[in-house]
Amino acid sequence: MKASTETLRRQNRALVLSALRTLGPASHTDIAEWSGLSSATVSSITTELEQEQILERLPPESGTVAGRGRPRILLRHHADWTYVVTVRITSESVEYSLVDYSGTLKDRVEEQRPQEGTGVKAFSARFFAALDRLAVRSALQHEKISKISITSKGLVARDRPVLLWSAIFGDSVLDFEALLRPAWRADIMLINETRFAAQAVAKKLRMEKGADAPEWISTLSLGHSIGLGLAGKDKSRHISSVSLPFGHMVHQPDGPLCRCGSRGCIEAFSGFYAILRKAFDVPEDTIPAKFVPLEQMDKIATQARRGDRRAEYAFRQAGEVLGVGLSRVHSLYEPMPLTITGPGIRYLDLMLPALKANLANNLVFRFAAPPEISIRDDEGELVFQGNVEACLSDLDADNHELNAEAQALLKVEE
Amino acid sequence: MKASTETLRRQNRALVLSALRTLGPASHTDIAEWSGLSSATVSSITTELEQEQILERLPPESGTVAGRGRPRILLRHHADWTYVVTVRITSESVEYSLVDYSGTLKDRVEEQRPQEGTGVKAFSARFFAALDRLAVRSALQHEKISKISITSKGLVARDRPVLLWSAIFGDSVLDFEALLRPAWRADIMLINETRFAAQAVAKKLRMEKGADAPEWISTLSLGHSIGLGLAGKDKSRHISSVSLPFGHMVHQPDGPLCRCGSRGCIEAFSGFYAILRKAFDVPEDTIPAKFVPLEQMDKIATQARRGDRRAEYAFRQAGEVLGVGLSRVHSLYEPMPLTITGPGIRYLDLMLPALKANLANNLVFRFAAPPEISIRDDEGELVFQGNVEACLSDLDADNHELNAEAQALLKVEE
DNA sequence: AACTTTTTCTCGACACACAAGAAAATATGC
DNA sequence: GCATATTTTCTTGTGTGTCGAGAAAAAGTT
Repeated sequence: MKASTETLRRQNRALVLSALRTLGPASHTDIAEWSGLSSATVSSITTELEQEQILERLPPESGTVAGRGRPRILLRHHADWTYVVTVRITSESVEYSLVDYSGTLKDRVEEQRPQEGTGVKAFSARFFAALDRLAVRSALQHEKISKISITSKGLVARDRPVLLWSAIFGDSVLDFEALLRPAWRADIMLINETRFAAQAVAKKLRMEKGADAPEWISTLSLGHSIGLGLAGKDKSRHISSVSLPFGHMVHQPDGPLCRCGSRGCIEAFSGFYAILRKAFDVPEDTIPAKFVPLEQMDKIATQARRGDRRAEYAFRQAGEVLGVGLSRVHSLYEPMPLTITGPGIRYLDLMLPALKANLANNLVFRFAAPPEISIRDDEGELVFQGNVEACLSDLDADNHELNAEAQALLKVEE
Repeated sequence: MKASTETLRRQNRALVLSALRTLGPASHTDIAEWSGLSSATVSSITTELEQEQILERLPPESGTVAGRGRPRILLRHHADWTYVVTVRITSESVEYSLVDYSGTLKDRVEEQRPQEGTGVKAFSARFFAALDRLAVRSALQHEKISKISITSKGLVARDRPVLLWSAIFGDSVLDFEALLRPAWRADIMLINETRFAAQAVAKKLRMEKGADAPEWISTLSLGHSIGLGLAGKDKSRHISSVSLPFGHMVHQPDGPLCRCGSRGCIEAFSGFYAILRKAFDVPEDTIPAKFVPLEQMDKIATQARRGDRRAEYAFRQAGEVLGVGLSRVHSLYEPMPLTITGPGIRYLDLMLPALKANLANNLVFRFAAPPEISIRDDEGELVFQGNVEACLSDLDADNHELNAEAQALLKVEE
């Protein structure tokens, strides 16, 4: 709360770094213009950041015609300053990605998950080993990695990297802090993946539409589970995002049984297993297999498209429940466009009419247009991009924390 | 986003002012200790603020034994620097309050509202006149009043002081900016009153429990309509609050008709008129009178307490729907305690069991204790306090905007 | 009247942002 | 081929802000 000159400098350093994030490699004057800082200030900050190895100079552009005047010196994030690992856990596989400070993907490992029978313990062991392998393969010390950002579906603790409940592990708690802390010095984060999908969509929109981009957007992920993420500008005009436990918001008390053990959750109407259950007219208090193969869903969808009443109703109800749920959530926030993603979008034709019919059914939407809906089929890519972006802007924001190497270097210079 | 030395000073000025808000009249050293600023900085800022007439020195404490050492000079907000008017519109009356910069209530006018038949136009005229009278009575120029903060039930536009829908005026839009702007230079704000109730509750808790106070709290207002407000610390650790259009969140699509014209709103189950309708078994698509006298509600409650099935069910259903709705909202945010207020609390014994039974019925609450519930019967006072607090801290935050008088004074001194 | 205590106030040092202009490094014109 | 125009980087001086330390003020205490 108290502000000092250090606060000032930190903030402007972060501003310079975020300029480079959005502009790409840029010169002095570019940064000054974008940020509104004076040329002198930018100069002072960039030389400081260069000394700390956070920024580096791009080799002079050869080949391109340089134009008149003193040649520009392009700056960019020093790729080797630090690294980030993102992990995406899905029901089918676990994907580990190593990303450097400049944002380029350096390495990626994908592990298929054994279909059944692996508990938390086995999973943890494989997880730990995979991370290690990733570092070894790129010959990186553990200290060089400053963030391990894990995404998953399911319910995530608010303040700790702990998976409280998930379709895969049920109530078996998975504590990533406990698992990784002795071996890794990195920040360990666990975030519901839909939040990053929303973050990526928001950024894309801002890049495309600039100031015309909506303040907030929401992203709905359809699949075995249902996820909802929100992203937008908070009071400080900074992009922030949240994921909501939308799939387990109760739609109808005493409704059909959900995988989580509660009754009437949205997921218990609109998740793959729920659609399957409805289509086959299985009693509503039995839970089908955890994992429904896409082929089976495809079959039901084909039946529905051919006019099978029961199959058609299963999808329609799923859409209806999603629409009502979204109407509830959207009415609480400001009006915002909706992006739908996830494997479930291939059945969207069967759900969308009912979804739309219920979405804007609320007093609030009498004074605002109903949310625009768009569809994206690259959920995985969105989640990855959103995750990387969040990690890197986090790093930019606390750029004052020099890593050990850079500090040593500075001491030598003195 | 760009930070300069001015930003710095502004922030620390605001810090000093907020120290005085929470400490009450305080000395130099008190402020320094509370804020973490150095004594020199506090000195520089307070002399500046004194010159600008924003702060004033309290006359030395006579009577009280002063103790050893140089006597403390107590500072406080200069009461006459500027004024704020808060207005609370309810279905029964309109209450106008004049508050000075130090936070003391200077004058209050309360106007009973004619029961029926007055449209927006007549209301606007009376509103305008009443505000004028308030200023005249205290011999204040319009310029001396820097905020007119109006609270109401109903749906309020997000970015303008416009009442979009209300039980009283229905869809007749009420634009306070248009009504007051030529005559008043003040900031005109229109906020759903439940937000300020939440703000006041949050502040009270923070005063009582200090750091043990919950991060976020929610406040539910029961009456002719249903309101929900949230208050807590945002990312910048500053208290912020919102009101949610909870009463018109759809509980059940195609449910009973609501006053707003939609179907199945929470209010259409749990508002006074809805309870009345249910108790008398009126068809669910007819809307009883806008205004239900408390005596009539009391009668139904008495019947319910005596065991009348129909009356008892009307209240129970109201509680059930509130519980489910609150479960939905609470599961989206972090777990937080709930305060219930408003005239409806006198029937809470009839609603609370069903409310509680549904409140924690959600996956999220498997990992968090169900919200603590407390009851307050001073809704009006809460709304007023919350409103005043919000206005004054707003003023403190943009303390750089000197009013005309102070600026003139400064020029003379130069 | 000297001393102790407590608080306010002042002064010099240092950090930061900025405007203005010097210096550097290139292309262009004659 | 050399002066000039152009563009960008870099440096210098000034103003504003915070802070630590200690002087000054204003009481009570002995």
